[in-house]
Amino acid sequence: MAQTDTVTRILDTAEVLFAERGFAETSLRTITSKARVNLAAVNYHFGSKKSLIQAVFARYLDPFTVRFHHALDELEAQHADGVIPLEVLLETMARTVLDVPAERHSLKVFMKLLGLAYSQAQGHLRRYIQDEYGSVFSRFTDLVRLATPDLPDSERFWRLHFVLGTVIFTLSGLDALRDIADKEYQEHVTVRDLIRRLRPVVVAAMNAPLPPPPMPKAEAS
Amino acid sequence: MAQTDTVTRILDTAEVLFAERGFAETSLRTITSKARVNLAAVNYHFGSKKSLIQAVFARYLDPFTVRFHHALDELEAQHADGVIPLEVLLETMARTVLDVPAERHSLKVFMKLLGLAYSQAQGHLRRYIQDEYGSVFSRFTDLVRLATPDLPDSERFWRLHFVLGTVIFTLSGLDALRDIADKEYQEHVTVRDLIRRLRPVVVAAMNAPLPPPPMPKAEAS
DNA sequence: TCCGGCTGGAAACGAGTGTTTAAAACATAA
DNA sequence: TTATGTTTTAAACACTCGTTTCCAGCCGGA
Repeated sequence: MAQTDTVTRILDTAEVLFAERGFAETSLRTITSKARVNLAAVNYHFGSKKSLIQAVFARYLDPFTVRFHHALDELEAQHADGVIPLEVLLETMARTVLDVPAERHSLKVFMKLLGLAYSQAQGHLRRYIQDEYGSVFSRFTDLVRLATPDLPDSERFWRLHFVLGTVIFTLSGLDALRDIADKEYQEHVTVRDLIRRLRPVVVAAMNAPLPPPPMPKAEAS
Repeated sequence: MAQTDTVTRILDTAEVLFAERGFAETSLRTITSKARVNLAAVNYHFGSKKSLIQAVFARYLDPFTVRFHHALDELEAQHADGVIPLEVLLETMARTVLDVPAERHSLKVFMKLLGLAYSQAQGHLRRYIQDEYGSVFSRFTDLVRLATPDLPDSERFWRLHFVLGTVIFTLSGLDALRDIADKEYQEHVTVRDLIRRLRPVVVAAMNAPLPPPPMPKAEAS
């Protein structure tokens, strides 16, 4: 117990600081001093700062993938025809995302980390996440294809990234937006609140009418 | 001409590097060596790295605000009742955003910078943009309020940022997504193409049904 | 000719970075 | 106990960072 105590304290401190300031802006000295462990402990237990960053993500994403696979298993069992309604798929994903940090303590940190994974230009992180957790995501998109048979493949591809952009952009810039919303509308917004607002918007976006076919040939640009 | 040449070369180089790697990850030495100017030139001409970052933004945002104000002036003149349809407002903003980098080099850079301004927001940048360009944005949101009288103020605020996230996320990550789409669906997508696909999605998102009222929460978060 | 004024350039400064080292402290098993 | 492997510690290493200094060059006006 005492041996893993240092590791846990480093991870707990690092994830908060990373979420607040980003990766490059958070030094190992800041982490270790705030966690009250020795500076060398990070390199001893994790090997490098990069590995620490990946470990922070793994602590959230590993339980997430397990839970999400289980949830999708149940859904597929319930829908013998293999077609799961889009709303159910989105709802399941949102619920799984919300459940994971429930056993840990901060949902906000998890959300900010997801945003950082895209916005911060850490090439190694994107590769790591893609390699380690890409399979869950493609299983999800396969189910979305079954749920939206009328959508051309390319249109569904783009719309999924549209809504992905909405979610990630909103959550990664959450603090800034929340500050404005707080003093502008006098209502403090939680992450759960945001997801409640996001759901109808996302569903409407996915079910939007198809765009008009591309103009045959206007002026070149 | 020779006197401003150094300044221009620094700005041209800095905006590309910032867009590619972010602010903290781009050192002044990388910028000055790639721009083939002396290291001290940045501090001589701009004062500090912070001021350089702000100057990079100003070079895009200054022309943008001028054009956008003019465009809104024309719209208000055309619609004497003061109510401009939502689609027209969105279309106008999109056209203005697309026009500005046309006279400069890169739409991609402009989009990535906008994304960075939110996600990687150093405090000083957010404050600078808010102070310097907040008035145009609030003029726009005022017009959107007139166009969507049924939407509660806070709901409209969040939905505007939802669609802002969609646009910025999609356009700033355009090349990566385009590469996937190209070889997955064998159709090369242009920016015009993307805007065509974005329009119905954005309109549907803004007009989505209202979310259910928040559940009274027993647990705090 | 000399002159202040800008601009350009090499070098250095001081602070901060991730990482490594080597010794000390600890725990556990023989 | 001694021996063994693991963990912690303080110190140093080898950078890179933004910024500053100081001096050489250039300029048009006296």
